[in-house]
Amino acid sequence: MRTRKRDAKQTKRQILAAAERIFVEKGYDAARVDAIAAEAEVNKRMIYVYFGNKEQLYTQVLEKNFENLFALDAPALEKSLPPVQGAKRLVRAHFWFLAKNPNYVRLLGWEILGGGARAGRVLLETAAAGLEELSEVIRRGIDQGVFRKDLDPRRCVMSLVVLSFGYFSRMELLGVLWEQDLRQRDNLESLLEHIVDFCFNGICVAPSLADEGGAPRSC
Amino acid sequence: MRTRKRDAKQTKRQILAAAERIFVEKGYDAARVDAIAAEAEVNKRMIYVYFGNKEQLYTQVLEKNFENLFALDAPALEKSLPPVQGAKRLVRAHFWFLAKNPNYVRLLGWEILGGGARAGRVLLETAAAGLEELSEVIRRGIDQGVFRKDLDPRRCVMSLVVLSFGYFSRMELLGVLWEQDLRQRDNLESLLEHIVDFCFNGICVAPSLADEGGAPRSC
Amino acid sequence: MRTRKRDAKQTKRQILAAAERIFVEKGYDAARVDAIAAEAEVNKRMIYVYFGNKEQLYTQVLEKNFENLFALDAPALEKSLPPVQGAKRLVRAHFWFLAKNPNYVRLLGWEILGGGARAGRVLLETAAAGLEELSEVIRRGIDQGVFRKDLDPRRCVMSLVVLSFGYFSRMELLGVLWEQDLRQRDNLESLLEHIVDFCFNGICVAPSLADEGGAPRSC
Amino acid sequence: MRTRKRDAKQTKRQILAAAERIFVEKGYDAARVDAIAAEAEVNKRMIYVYFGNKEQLYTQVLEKNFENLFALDAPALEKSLPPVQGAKRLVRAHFWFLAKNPNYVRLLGWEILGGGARAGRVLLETAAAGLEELSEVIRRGIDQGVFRKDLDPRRCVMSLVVLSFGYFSRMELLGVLWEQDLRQRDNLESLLEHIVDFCFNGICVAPSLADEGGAPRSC
DNA sequence: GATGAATGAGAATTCATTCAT
DNA sequence: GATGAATGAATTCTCATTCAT
Repeated sequence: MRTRKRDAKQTKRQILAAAERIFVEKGYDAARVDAIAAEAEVNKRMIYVYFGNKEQLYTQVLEKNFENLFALDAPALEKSLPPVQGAKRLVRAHFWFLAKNPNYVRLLGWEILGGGARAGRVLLETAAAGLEELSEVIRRGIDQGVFRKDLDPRRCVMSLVVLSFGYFSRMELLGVLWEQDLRQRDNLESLLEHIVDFCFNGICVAPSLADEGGAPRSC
Repeated sequence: MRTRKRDAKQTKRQILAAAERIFVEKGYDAARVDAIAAEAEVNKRMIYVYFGNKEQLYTQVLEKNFENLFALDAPALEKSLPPVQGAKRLVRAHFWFLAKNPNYVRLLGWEILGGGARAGRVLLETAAAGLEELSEVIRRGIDQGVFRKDLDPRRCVMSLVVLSFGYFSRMELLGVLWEQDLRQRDNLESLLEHIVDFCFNGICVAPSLADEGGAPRSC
Repeated sequence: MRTRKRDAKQTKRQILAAAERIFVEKGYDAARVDAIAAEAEVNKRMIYVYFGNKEQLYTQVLEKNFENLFALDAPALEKSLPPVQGAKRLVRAHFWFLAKNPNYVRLLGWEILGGGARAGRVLLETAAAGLEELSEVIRRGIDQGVFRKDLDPRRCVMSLVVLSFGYFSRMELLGVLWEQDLRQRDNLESLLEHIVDFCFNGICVAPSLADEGGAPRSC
Repeated sequence: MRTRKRDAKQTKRQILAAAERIFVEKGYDAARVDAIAAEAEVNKRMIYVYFGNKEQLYTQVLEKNFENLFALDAPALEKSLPPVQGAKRLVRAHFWFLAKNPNYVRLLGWEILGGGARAGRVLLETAAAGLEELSEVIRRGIDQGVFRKDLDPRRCVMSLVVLSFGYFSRMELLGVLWEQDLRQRDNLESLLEHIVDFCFNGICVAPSLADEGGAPRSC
């Protein structure tokens, strides 16, 4: 117990993990440095040694959680896939990322409200970069005629992202409202299908309709 | 400035307004009672006279802003309208409500993150009640065969709500990202059309398709 | 309701009565001017109009309650009575005074602890004056040989006073401890007899007792 | 001043000592946390670190001072002693305890007035426990015929206690009134003898005195 | 006379941060 | 590297008192 202390990396990791839990839970303002130190079972002073101050610690938590997004999103896309499948895959990847990273969801939530004051440009980058690929796929789909021509890819991407995010940021609340544990695998899968369905059956050009020039599609 | 003093109602209103501004801007934890008093140009003591304490003041701000929602939503629906138009009208009403009540958007944002700790059941009621009508319309649409049979009305409603909300809660961020003022009338209208389109072309059964049993619609 | 207001005397009396209740209950420091105004059902401002400030109001309460002591004690003594009966009568009068003036008991209690800071010399005067007569009787009794020669009248008087007072200042506590309502007439009478007995059988020179003839009296 | 710093125990002790002085002097309500911190020459924050809040600090002061009573009283009694000596010894022990613990006297005074709100049942326990032994001795004395048969031991004990206490709680006042320093050894001893005399010559059955044979003893 | 509104000084409590060991 | 102790600036809340009507 005293041997394993004096381990800088370990200590630092503990602090970061504790800080993540607390910041995620309470947000920056309500988070207490004392609480983090206690949670990390580490002397408060160490926080200042390793991270400078509360804000920098928070920033590091933010960075760590936002990095994950880039990491995960990237490999999800294979350019060879047809746009529809590609886009769906990306939406699904995003959905599961949110499912597995509730901390990211909450941190992003706090940052959005805080106007990105602390995340700063990282937030924008996240917003932009993370969506670039999806955006690209949509564009390809439009070009290939599988997505409607009048779609604005940026908005389209945003809608896709916002939809999943909206569910995850309200998950606990919805759980109470709907009296079910939305985090259960089945429920998540079912929800994902709803989302995909909801999105894509609006994005896709209804195949046959086009030909016939039948009743105006916009119901 | 000296004319309107010694006016309890006025003072109370000033405090409430100032509190709304500050709480909306910073959230409960970062808001300072001193800041509210200064913003209201009122002696700090008055806040405690009229509202008891910080938390009760916050609750009142919350209530005031949440009431608006109920008020607005109600008249938007006419049962006589066909489900599609009815639903669209409700989505549009909701959209414009959010557009005109940015404070509501932010307060709800804070509350969602705070787990509704302070809004308490008002939050759930808001969530539930506000959506009841929309829910009802969707159900009617399903019954009448204009909306897909496999839709879960609750999720459907949630998706519709979450989508608009997602845009408004990120509006400033998106403004920076897309380098445009999204609050401009044109942009809002255009965005609304995107949203309606996005939603409904997934909800509606593509009319002709159904008949012919053409290629599966889910692209 | 509006006619009977504007009655200066009435208002003043109400304030004084309310103040007495509150000061008695909480003591000077814990008493709140607001509480007094509320209790008196009078505008707070009136307190300042009629009494100047909190301290002066307190002083008036004090004076009112201390005056009673003088008033009551005086007629209790008839010089013609033999010392023993005279002293007993005074002790009894004092006892019943305390029984009927619990406010006096508490106010004096607060003042004793406060070092008489607020009561000032009134306290000393009360202490002195109130006891002068009793003191005198004791002295007469000593001279006449019915009280022990070695008694210090001042101490003697003090002991007599302190004893009764001690009971009344602990009455509620004792009520709990002994599981009975000490303020009930029977209990008070019985207690008074105990006190008189306790005191006087020590004060009086035991004239005879000869009956048994035994060990020296000072047990 | 700089040598003894960074010493938790020392700091805690300083705070407790300062708090005792202030609370004893002013009572709970008039005591200021700031004043305690200043008196202790300690940062105010430390009070909250070590004691939680003002009330808990007060409680600790109370407990510390009430414990002393138990500690002291216990060894004072030897069962082998004849009741009279035993009782006198206890009265004397109690007297000297009060003499040496003026803080206890004042704290108890505040608590009595406060209805034991803060001391809670400790107060009753103090009242009860501290007196149990004395009570027992009195009972033995009654059985053995050295104390009057009609004595109520509980009242008797209370009278004995109240008498000493009454003097010590008024000591400063009496000092002024009698123009002497009652805390001087001689004066205390003389006072104690008065008290013992006062009490016991009422408690003891006057065994002899017969010599003279005179008027009935109950003067 | 009476009232409700307003005030500023101060009270308890909390926080992020730094020192001494 | 690590720790417990310490700090001063805020922060929420309270109180006696005064002003304007």
